[in-house]
Amino acid sequence: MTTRRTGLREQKKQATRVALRQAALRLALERGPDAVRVEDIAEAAGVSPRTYNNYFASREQAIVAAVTAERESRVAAAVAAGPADVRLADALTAAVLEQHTAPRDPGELLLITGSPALRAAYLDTAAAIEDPLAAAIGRRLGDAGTLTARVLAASVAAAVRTALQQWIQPSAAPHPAGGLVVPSGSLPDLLRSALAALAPALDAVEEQARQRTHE
Amino acid sequence: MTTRRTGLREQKKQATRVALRQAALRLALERGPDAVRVEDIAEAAGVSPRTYNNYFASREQAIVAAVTAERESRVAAAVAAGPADVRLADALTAAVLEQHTAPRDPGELLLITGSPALRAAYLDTAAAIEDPLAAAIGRRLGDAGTLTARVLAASVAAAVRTALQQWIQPSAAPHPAGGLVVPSGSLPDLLRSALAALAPALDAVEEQARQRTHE
DNA sequence: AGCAGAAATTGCGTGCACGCAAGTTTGCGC
DNA sequence: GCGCAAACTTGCGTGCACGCAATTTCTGCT
Repeated sequence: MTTRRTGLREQKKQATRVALRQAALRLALERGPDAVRVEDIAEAAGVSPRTYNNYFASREQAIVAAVTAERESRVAAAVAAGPADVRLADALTAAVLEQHTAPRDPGELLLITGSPALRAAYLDTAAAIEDPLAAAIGRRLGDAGTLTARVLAASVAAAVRTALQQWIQPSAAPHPAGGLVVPSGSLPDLLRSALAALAPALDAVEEQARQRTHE
Repeated sequence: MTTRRTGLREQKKQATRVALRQAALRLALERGPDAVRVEDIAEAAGVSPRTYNNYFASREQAIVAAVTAERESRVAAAVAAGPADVRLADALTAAVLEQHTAPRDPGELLLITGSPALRAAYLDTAAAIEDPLAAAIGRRLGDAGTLTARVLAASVAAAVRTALQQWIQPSAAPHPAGGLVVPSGSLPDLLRSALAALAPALDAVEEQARQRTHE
């Protein structure tokens, strides 16, 4: 019951989506990201250019989608699946880390970091966890604080985005002042630090929910 | 020293910016938002269409900018100006509330809520506080936790965005279930609730900074 | 089976965002 | 004042996002 809706139609749709993003990534790697037109991607996937835009709202989205895959729903699923006896903050951190630790082809990363437009699109993918995550958190809070759940989900997404941004950035000036700016650090460390800043808020809301339950 | 840089040039630039956003708002109110071309706005402000896009990255930005004005820098300034003996969370909430409580022309709000594209652009303005706010928070934390400051600033922006979203939304289904969904509430209440969810995180980081200072 | 209607694809047209390479204005040291 | 360099404006060209309406492809029902 994960997919909902009837079969053959949805199947074809996913097939098209996958074909599009794979074609996009392949072409971008072959020719460089600026030498790929939407028209080319559509043709390689065997659909019309107009159809491309029914699936992806920008030229860059298909490329980064090939790299990020279904990251968003997986994070939410992991949080939802986690039992109630582990801290929400911990479950969340673990899920996020796992989804960003998958072995990556270094070529793909260079592709993305090399183009400003792709970097921006990549950062935007962090926002995709927001809705599913809000639902998962909301369920844990017992539907009493929908707004709170949304805020926390949005904050987590923002934190992830911030960490990715820090990690990706092409290190502008070598060392502006003597401020020990922590060059970039490893992605897992950055993600952990970023999410750690939100942990108190997550703990607090979880505590409130627990009190409300025990009443 | 608020403006930096030399005089006449910057002066003209701001004049152009103001002229553009005022023209945009006026035309949108007169004709409806969909009947205003970038070309029209540029002409009304006495610049070329190409110049319009040197100031605003989208057609909608100029219109919402006329409504939100310099909200972003004001919030950051208020936080920076607040003395160290008030809770960061309180200073922040007060500053945000003040900037969103300014008396608004109801016509302007209807204009924005009426168009999906304008709604989206309006929500995006919440992100503008992020950078100045990160700087202000970073200063309060003593430059030791730049990443943390960024994360919190981004989270605050996300919270504000979430509150605005909840407030703006055209109330889809009347009442999906018996869940008492809190129809929309007043904007100040929504903002307070949204920011309250982040207060524990703000308190915690502030406490850490205090300990580090007293060492 | 077959058919009514829902859903997806496609072509077309329009307005837009933005890189680039002139041209024009402003700031500043002499 | 003078001239040069930096900043801003502008026209042009290109690719793109997306509304719309016609067409094709699927699905559930009888």
